[in-house]
Amino acid sequence: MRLKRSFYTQPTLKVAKNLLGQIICRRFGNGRILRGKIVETEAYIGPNDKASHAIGGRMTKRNLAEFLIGGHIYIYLVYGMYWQFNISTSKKGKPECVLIRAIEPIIEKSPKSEFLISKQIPNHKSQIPKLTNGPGKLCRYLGLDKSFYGEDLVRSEKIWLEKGEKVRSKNIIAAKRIGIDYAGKYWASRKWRFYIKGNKWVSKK
DNA sequence: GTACAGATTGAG
DNA sequence: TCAATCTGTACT
Repeated sequence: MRLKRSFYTQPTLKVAKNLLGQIICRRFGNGRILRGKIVETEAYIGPNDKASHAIGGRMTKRNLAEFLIGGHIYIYLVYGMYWQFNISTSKKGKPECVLIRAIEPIIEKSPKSEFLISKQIPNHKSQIPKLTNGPGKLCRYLGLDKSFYGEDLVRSEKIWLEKGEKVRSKNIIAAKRIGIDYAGKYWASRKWRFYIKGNKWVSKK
């Protein structure tokens, strides 16, 4: 069952935690679908959050999607080569979002599925455990780029989220966000990164 | 117009 | 520990 708008418009920290265990579904042009369970997220809550691209209410062509009502895709390039897949949260006009940092691939047993994955990524068999354990890597795996900017997860035919397993709160770890030390001690120390305890697809630090 | 640094990754 | 790689953003 596809997640509805009401899921994404909840408070951002709640969405970041509730996204754990949900299933990202990506339909490619040939009809094949890749799925992955979300195992790691990070919340960015502008305009106060100094780590947010919307710090101080800054609105640019690049971060506009952060301001959309919950459920839209905010995707951007970092370090000149890696896409970062974010989902807008909260109400329209509030620059809040959740970065998807890692997913656990769901591999169908059928030969056809295996063929698709191997077409996307050569030698997938040995690489699968390490293919999606990071925000840049999961975008490469799911074939996500600028063309998905602003896409609505509630309506899109190419990408959406489905209800997955419920993750018990005792199995959710809260930790500091990664790669944002420039935001200063206060914001860098907020424990706004969440991951499923013990899951081996969580990004390594 | 030009400089610069980044919500990462993988090699050495 | 460090380079790759490039665009959005800020500043001249």
